[in-house]
Amino acid sequence: MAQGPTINTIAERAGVSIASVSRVLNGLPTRQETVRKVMAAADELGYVRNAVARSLKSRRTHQVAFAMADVGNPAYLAMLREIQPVLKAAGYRLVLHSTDAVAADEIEVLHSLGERYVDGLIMSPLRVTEAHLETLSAARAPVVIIGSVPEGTRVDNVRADSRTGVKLAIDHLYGLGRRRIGMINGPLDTVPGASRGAAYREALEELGLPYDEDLVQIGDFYRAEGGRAVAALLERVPDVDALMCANDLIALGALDVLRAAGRRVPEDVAVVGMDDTDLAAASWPSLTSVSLGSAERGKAAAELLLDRLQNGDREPRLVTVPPRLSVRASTAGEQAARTARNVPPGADAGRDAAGKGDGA
Amino acid sequence: MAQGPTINTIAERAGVSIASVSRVLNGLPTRQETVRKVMAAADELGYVRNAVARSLKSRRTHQVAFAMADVGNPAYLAMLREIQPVLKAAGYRLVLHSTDAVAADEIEVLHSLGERYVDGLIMSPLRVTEAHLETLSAARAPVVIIGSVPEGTRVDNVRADSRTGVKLAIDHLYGLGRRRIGMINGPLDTVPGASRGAAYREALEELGLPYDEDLVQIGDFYRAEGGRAVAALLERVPDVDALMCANDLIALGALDVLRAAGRRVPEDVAVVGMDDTDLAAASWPSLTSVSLGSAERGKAAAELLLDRLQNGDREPRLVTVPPRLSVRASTAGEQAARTARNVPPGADAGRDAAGKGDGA
DNA sequence: AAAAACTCTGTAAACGTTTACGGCGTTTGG
DNA sequence: CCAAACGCCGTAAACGTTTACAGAGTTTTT
Repeated sequence: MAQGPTINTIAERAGVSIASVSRVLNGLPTRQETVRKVMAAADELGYVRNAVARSLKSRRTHQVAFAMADVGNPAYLAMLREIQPVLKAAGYRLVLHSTDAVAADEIEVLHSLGERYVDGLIMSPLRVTEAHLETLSAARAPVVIIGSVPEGTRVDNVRADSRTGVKLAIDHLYGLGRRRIGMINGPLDTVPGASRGAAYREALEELGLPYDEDLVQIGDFYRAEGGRAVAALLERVPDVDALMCANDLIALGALDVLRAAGRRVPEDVAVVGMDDTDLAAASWPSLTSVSLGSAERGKAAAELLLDRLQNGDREPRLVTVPPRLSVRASTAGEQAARTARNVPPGADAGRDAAGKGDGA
Repeated sequence: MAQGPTINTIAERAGVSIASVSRVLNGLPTRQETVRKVMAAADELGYVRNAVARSLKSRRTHQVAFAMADVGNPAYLAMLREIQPVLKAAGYRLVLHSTDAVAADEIEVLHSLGERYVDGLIMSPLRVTEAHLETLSAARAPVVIIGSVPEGTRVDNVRADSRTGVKLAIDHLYGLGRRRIGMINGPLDTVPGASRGAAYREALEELGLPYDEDLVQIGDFYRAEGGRAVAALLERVPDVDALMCANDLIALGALDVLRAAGRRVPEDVAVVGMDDTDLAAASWPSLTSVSLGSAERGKAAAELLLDRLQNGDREPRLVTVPPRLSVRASTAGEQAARTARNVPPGADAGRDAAGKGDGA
């Protein structure tokens, strides 16, 4: 592979020094004649700046890393989708790390900041351990954490508010007249499982509804098990009239099982999901879902990082993104949902260019 | 920010030369005593290799770029999901480019290979223009193209086979006794639109069915417009008994409209989508869909690139990924679909850790 | 015992930029 | 007409590595 031209090649051909070439290429004040010669030579040679050499000297890579648990996870994708354009607009490239939700991998990513291949990092750790905090405090580049971090940790931080999110949903159901509101949750030893469970209890209490253990069923965060959990709950509490599901997949499982059991949604049982993924709009009936603002969190994180990159020593900031309730047919009925959103029938689609890019 | 330690710092502390330090760090043969001293110094200082300086010297960045049209597109995501682990296992980082399906951006990415910030590129262009080919032939790093490329282009290439994919679907519908099979397509001036339209026609001909223009309706690739197209088709050809949709979103729109029109799916009208996205499994009835193997294409592309990086001058290769039909309820009925997949009710969920990573 | 071979290490150059510094030639001011 | 000021430009050092080469010291061979 032919060695590409360098500023040396250009300098030779233009009959000037490499310093002049560099100055011209960087737009520093230079005599017109010199500019012309250098530009001509550069054009003829098809010169492109070597980013690596540039980074070595300038100590800036113009790259930022984003470490997510799982590339397939819609919540992280929503973040990615917002992070990408923000960084791109600011002239940064995006390096993607998938940590498979393994703490050791996350710590390895933090540690690898020492290699200085990126200027900063946005990370959304599954859960923050002592080891995370230690490595974090020694990190050799600015980091923004998406997710909760112990009080007093000196790091830029973006959080969701799932507590308020759950409350929004419960209040919504209450407002629709539901009084026997069940909860289908994931394992309580996960961060979201624990906080969503607690939030459910609190929301009921604030409304003056009794907390009834029979109304809570634990499974995992997937569709099949979610369905089974709902089946178990229906058996135990036949008069349940609403289901708060800890994520959208569980809610889809709920729809499966309710349909099989001959219960109408939302007339007999209203269903609410969480995360407001694409799936919520695709299902039938479409799913009311609590959005925890993944997209907004991604955007906020990117902006925090950019700000920090320009202004290294300001105080760490905390941004909390408010949740939002996307009301759809599974609680409000098709008619009501449509009115709320003010869209014509069938216009619920998100964007999708699927199939555009395939090789036919 | 404190300047991190370099091999110079280590050399000083260990009382050896930087060459020795480098040798030790790279595992080149060295006296035990020296190894010990260097390792000790490196540990004490918390030394981490500077990837940029390393790249400059070695002319290898251990980074690979993936350029996709749109981060939000499930088809590209499926690719990304497979590409990531393959590269990671081989010790490469992934740089993500989103080109917004703008040809100029794609060309810019190709051009920027000259900056040498990556060792290679996987690109899935919306459509390959003359300008693409020109820039491609002058690219300063190996490229793998996902998608079709003119005969004779010297580049590693991975393709889907949407022709066979459409045929699979049409044959399936024919096998179910359907004879009035409509097609809802996107614009014919897009690559997938054109090829899927042609494939539909051919598949009918091979089965001895007449090609009836009335059975074809063009819209775009989104849900709302897809629904409208279906409505128009129903009006014109009330006795249509199956719909071949050019992607899953169109198919979702079809389900919306058929439901509103009181037609049962699949009893009255069978529906097939394309791309086999997550949405297909989430909808109700779940959607039979043609998978064009996005995941497999991504994997193949990553492997081709890695191979090329190790073996620069072999002949370009072409890999064609066969399509697959995922039969679900929208053609076969719930019962049949379940039998075909041999899964219990409600176990249709894909993976999803949504909600795991959020800050609660 | 001298030469040859071998092992280990240090010096220095190179990768492709950016940039501080000083020199030279021209303009300006007194 | 000389000095000061200024505008351009070239030389060289630096960023943090890797690595060719040669020198020093040790071991083997003849």
